[in-house]
Amino acid sequence: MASRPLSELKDDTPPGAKTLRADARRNRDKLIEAAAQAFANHGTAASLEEIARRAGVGVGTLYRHFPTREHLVEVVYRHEVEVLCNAAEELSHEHAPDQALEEWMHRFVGYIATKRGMADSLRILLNSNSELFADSYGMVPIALKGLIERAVADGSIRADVDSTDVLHALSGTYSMPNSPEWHDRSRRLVRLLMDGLRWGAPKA
Amino acid sequence: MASRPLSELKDDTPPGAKTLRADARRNRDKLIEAAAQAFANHGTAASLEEIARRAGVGVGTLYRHFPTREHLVEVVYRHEVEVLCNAAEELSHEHAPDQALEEWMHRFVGYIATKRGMADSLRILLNSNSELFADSYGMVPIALKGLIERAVADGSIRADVDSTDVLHALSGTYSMPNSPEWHDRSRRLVRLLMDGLRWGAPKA
DNA sequence: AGAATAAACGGAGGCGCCTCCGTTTATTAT
DNA sequence: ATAATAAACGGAGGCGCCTCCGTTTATTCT
Repeated sequence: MASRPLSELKDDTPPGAKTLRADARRNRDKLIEAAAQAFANHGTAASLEEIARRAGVGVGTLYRHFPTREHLVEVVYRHEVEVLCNAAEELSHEHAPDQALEEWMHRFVGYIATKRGMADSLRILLNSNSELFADSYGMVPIALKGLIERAVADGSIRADVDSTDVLHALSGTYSMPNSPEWHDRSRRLVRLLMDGLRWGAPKA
Repeated sequence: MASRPLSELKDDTPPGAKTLRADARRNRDKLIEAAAQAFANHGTAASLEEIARRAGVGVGTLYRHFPTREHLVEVVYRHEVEVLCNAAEELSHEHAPDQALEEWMHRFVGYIATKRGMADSLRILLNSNSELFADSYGMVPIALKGLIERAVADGSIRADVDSTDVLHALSGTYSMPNSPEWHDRSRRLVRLLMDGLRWGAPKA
């Protein structure tokens, strides 16, 4: 898991939250990680007792941090968006611009996959918390924009696309049926898109 | 409860349902009645075990008849619409046409009141079962139409209104806030409407 | 009427939800 | 370093959900 770099890069505690005691913060993080896995595997109906168990804490602790299932879902959701967006910068350091972009797109569709199980809960959440969507989805195009600009500047992809074009192309994975081949199809979609982006680039 | 006349007037078993054994039918009816009360008092989150208890049957019986909470909600809902609509004919036999109409309108707003607690569940149901709304709400205007026509023919209300007008006028009770005075307000609304209907009628 | 049988009953049991509160532990003050 | 205290922990307990299956009962057949 690449979650340590995240907590170093950015303090997850927004204004308005007093600093938690060290053990509290530790347990909170463990809960979020366990919940992310559980939601990915079993949907948002996953057992909260099981999540607490896997995180190695009592249910009381879970409920103190997250009074309702929806709270937990929301925090996990926000957290994953952040991880995804922070990964953009990391990947830029570690890979060539076009490879960073491709890898990030692969992660993006993987992220979409986990969100499909959360669809119902998210829809309910979004009704009562309209800033959630704005906050989270605002970050995604920005992260993607950085990757694309670097790859364009580098000459490894064509210059006539922007982040919106690419997001639009990737968004097809939202509505793909949840079949066994889903994962393969998504990967092919990304490669296809990437080839299209490389076509006619200065470096090619 | 005026539910005996209903089961005599109309067999509640639509085509496609084999006749139930006598005890089964009895328990089913008891469950529906208990559920109607429970939903009215505690909303559709009412305990199903409690409903079974009040009906004097085991939970197993409840679940056999109604595999999910939503099934039970739907059946209760349909049943209450039927009771309401059948009451129109009964009232016509027992009262003068305008009094029958007034009494029916009072029952209608009372019925609306119980439905407000079911709002969430009903919205979910209506998404997956579009015929429910059509079936049920189709009956209401028909029942009302009969009452109005009789009162018009009798000369006790004016002739330039139809069932749609009246339903429209009553529908304001849907969106009234759930305050303590709700009931009083609703009764006044009905009387007001009734006075309007009598104004200029031949008999006045 | 009495036996055979198919249908219905109902509650125990396993699991999850959530709360409450006695115990443990990080932090602060001396 | 130690004591005091505020914060966090965690699991037992009470309740609800739902299933499974041994027992009861209405109905059918002779």
